[in-house]
Amino acid sequence: MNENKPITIGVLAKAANVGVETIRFYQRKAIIEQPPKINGFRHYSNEDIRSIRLVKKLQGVGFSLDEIKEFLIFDHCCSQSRSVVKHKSLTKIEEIKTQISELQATVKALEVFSNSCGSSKSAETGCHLLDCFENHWQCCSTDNDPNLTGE
Amino acid sequence: MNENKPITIGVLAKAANVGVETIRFYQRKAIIEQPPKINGFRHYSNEDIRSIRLVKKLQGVGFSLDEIKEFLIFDHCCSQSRSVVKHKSLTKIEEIKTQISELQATVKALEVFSNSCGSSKSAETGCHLLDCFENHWQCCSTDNDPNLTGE
DNA sequence: CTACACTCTGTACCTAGGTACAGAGTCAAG
DNA sequence: CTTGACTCTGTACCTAGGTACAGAGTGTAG
Repeated sequence: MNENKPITIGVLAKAANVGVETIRFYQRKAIIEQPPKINGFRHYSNEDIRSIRLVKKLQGVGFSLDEIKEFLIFDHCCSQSRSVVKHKSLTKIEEIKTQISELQATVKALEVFSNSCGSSKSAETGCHLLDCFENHWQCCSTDNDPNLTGE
Repeated sequence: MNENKPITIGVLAKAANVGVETIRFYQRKAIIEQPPKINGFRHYSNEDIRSIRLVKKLQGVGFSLDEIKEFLIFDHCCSQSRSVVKHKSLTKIEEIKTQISELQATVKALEVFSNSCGSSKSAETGCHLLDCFENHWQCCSTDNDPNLTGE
């Protein structure tokens, strides 16, 4: 199907919507495999396009390249390391769920903040991001900090 | 209350759980204000502790330091720029909501992946992250790509 | 009044994740 | 058979977000 139009690095880059330098960088970092070469030119497969897109997608949701590398490596030798990859997935799922809760709290805080900022009374009372976030995160307050009060 | 125990940079760093160099870095970047100095030593307030904690928290949910800076600046001059900050908040809320959906799809994909990886039949069929993500994201597939098929 | 912990400014260095050449080779169209 | 687009390897450079000194001053406990 692609015998007459080989997928060179430029074609791959365009298809996966990244720069050619990015692809070479991923190869240097062993995030994707070195493809076979014909006359010194790399020739890729459709699978490689999928891989690069997956890398970019995973990056977008907060995976580091090292994490992505691990998952992609396991993706190719799954039968040997079934329990390892399963464990990594479950750990990552928990991490992401925590992150989702934090993001939901952030949305709440920003909503309160933008509402109070838009209200007429906020002009005299002041509307502080700090206050909104403290109410939704209980993290920034110094009120109950033994290091700082009541010495 | 803190007259006898001034909040120097070291105390602030400990209270906010960051390094002193980080605080100086934030000051260089104008993410937090330069506090008043006594004999050349910076003296901080409890408000600064809250600020640093907020910075770290916002970083944790994906804000860049530049974004954080903008929000903190607006936090101090809210009455002048009420509509600007409201607009920024609403934009950020939409961004975060999108991110939450992506994260939820990621969780789904990882759940399917880890389940099929753990199942007995996956040993012969192979269980590919790529496939799981394609099903949950419709992003990595090349099946409908006019650049690559059909000729 | 000395020692040690702490702070100051300034500059250099570090990791992650790319991005940008330079200089040379390849390939396809005209 | 030349020209221009593309690729190769290798190295240098970039931004973000810190981290680590060096060399000098401060401040406090013994």
